[in-house]
Amino acid sequence: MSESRTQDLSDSSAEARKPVRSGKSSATIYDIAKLAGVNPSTVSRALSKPGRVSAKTQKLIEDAAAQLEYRVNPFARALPTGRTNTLALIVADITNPTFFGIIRGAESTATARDYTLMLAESAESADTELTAARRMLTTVDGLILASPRMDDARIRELAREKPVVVINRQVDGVPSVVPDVNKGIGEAVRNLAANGHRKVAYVAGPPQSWMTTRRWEGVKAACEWSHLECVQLPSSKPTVDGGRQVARDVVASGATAVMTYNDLLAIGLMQELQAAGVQVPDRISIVGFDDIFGADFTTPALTTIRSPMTACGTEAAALLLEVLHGAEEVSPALQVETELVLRGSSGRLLASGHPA
Amino acid sequence: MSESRTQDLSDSSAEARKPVRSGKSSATIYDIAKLAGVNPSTVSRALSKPGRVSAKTQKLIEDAAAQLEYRVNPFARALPTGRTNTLALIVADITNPTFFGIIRGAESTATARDYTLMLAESAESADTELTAARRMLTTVDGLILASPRMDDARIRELAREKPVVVINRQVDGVPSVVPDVNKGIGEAVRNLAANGHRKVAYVAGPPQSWMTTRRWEGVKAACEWSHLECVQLPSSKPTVDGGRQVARDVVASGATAVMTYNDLLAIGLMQELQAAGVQVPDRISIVGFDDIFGADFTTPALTTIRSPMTACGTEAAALLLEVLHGAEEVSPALQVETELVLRGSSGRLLASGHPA
DNA sequence: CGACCTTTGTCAACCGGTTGCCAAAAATTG
DNA sequence: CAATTTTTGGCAACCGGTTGACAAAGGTCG
Repeated sequence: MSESRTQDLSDSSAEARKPVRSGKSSATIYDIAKLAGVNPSTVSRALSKPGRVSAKTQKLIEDAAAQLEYRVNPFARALPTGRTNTLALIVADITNPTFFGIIRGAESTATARDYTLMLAESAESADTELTAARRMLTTVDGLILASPRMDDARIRELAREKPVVVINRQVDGVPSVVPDVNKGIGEAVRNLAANGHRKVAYVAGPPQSWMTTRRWEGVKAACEWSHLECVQLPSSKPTVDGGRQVARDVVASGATAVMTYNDLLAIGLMQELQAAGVQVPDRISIVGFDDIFGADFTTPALTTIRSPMTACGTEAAALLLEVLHGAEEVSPALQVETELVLRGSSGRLLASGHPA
Repeated sequence: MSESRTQDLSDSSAEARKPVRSGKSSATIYDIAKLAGVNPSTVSRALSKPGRVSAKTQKLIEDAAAQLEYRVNPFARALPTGRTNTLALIVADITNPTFFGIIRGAESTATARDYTLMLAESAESADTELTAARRMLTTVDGLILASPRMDDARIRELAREKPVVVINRQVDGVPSVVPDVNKGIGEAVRNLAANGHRKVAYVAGPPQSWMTTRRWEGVKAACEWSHLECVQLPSSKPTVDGGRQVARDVVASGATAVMTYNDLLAIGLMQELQAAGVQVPDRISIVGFDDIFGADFTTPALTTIRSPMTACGTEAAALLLEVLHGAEEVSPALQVETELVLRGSSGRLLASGHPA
């Protein structure tokens, strides 16, 4: 039942191709060494360092490894080297569709590069986030933080221990991937202006969100450019429910077009307006942010400024891998483009909106 | 901010609270041993095996550990023991909202029990799924497969190496968590019957899906019980688009109520019917499955049979942990209840539906 | 007070790779 | 063909915990 030196047995019978070992524990480089008749360290070199071993020895070892169905023990490798071929991704809320794309993008890039992704969520809590980050940091090669809730100082602290990339945020000295909101916002505001709107309301996200500020500033700038009036309205929480609650304020503001911090707010707002008999888009146009899953389920379908979340995930993982593979200088803040996705919730103003 | 013996030190100077070590690498049990004046193996016992060490030594060691901000090196621990405190979860499609709940449930249970969750997706491919499973299996203590696409034999093969739990599937000899569809289906069909419907169409999912068969059988049985006619219609794919495509067949079938394999199909179907001028629910009632995120964004909101996906994830993780912690006998197939969520897409039949 | 049983702590081997150092072997060169 | 350089492979230490075997110390009892 034991390994070694089956090589020169002609593999006549069917079980000759079965791995020689029978126990459930997997083969080690020592088994390979015995089978191939070389030293374990030679096996180690053949399998990790390329070109450090003669071609025929290499072949001998690879064949033996294949025969034994050898798979490297990640822990044994990680112990001396510290390398784990694992990345961590922490998101604020697993059920928030904004993050789905990020998760998928990061996962696919990681897998493609033979890394494994570990996922954790912070449940929107800065403390939980930090705890999770600390815990995972001991196990992974690098960390991706998507829309982190903790403060800059802590992020930098983590970044001193292992490479960190942040998404939807900028932190000095930490590489990041952020959507460049201006293009999408510009398109949206120009479209609103062209459709006769003169006043735009921006429904803000959580005050501590870095992104809501960027978006508001983008909206403000684009409105100035197009000579539109604009006003910011706070929201209780960035969810469908929060969107419902802000509907009264929106109507009271006299704006005929609304842009919201995210699509969830937009959807809730639309539901509430429709329930109150306010036609969308005839009386009020609505533009969301992100183009989340389900944004086109509504009637009318939601016009929104799409952030390429999958690309964010992909780029963040790629950036992290670059750093891990020794790139000294990486672009500190990678921008990805946003674009307007025009659907039914925005359009020409019919009933003249602000006669007062 | 820091733990350990800062209590009786007046925390005068700022660096008094800093850990004693200066380098970036973290403390080991040897550092603790030196600081506490005991042998490293004593430290190991104090920190893992309870009651194996005298109370005062225990305290000494714990204080030293806290002072050094010691955190165990998972690799060093995993190497001799094989335990990693890590679970793997493989889902068919990260962007399919059906899995969000599962992911969140599993993640929260794992974290609560001090395990970490590793996530991978199979992109709906049985091969990718198997590859991912094999790769992760070397690294984790156990594996959760959500709606696996590979065949029973391979699942059993994996289960021989490490504990496995499947969700939305039953495999002989492998513990599983499956929604019991009958309750929800029964509620739905009774409701349809009470609203005057006489013929129900079931839009099926992918033929290889274990679940679509269960649901069809449930629908068939419930319809028989309520003396309703029922018919099964195939779909091209279980997505919004697939739902649109099946709309013609639905109308042609003469059914006045439709139940679909999942909510995506239901949403697509509703969009297409409305586009064709067929009133929902006045002419055709629609009932989906799962109650995914966004099911209530549509107009009318979608009536659906909710599967408690979060509970599935929670239960699966808990089951797996039970097995890992030595429970010999675990219930082979855990059932979770489903329930009807009544919204606007189903209701009383107005125009008499099948006069032909 | 000595025999015997616990409790507590120490020693050393081990998990499975990696890697610096060195010697043997092979290839190159004069 | 010997001398020198370059390859190649072997030895052994190391990563940081865990654990069985055992000794020392402490406690109980006749």
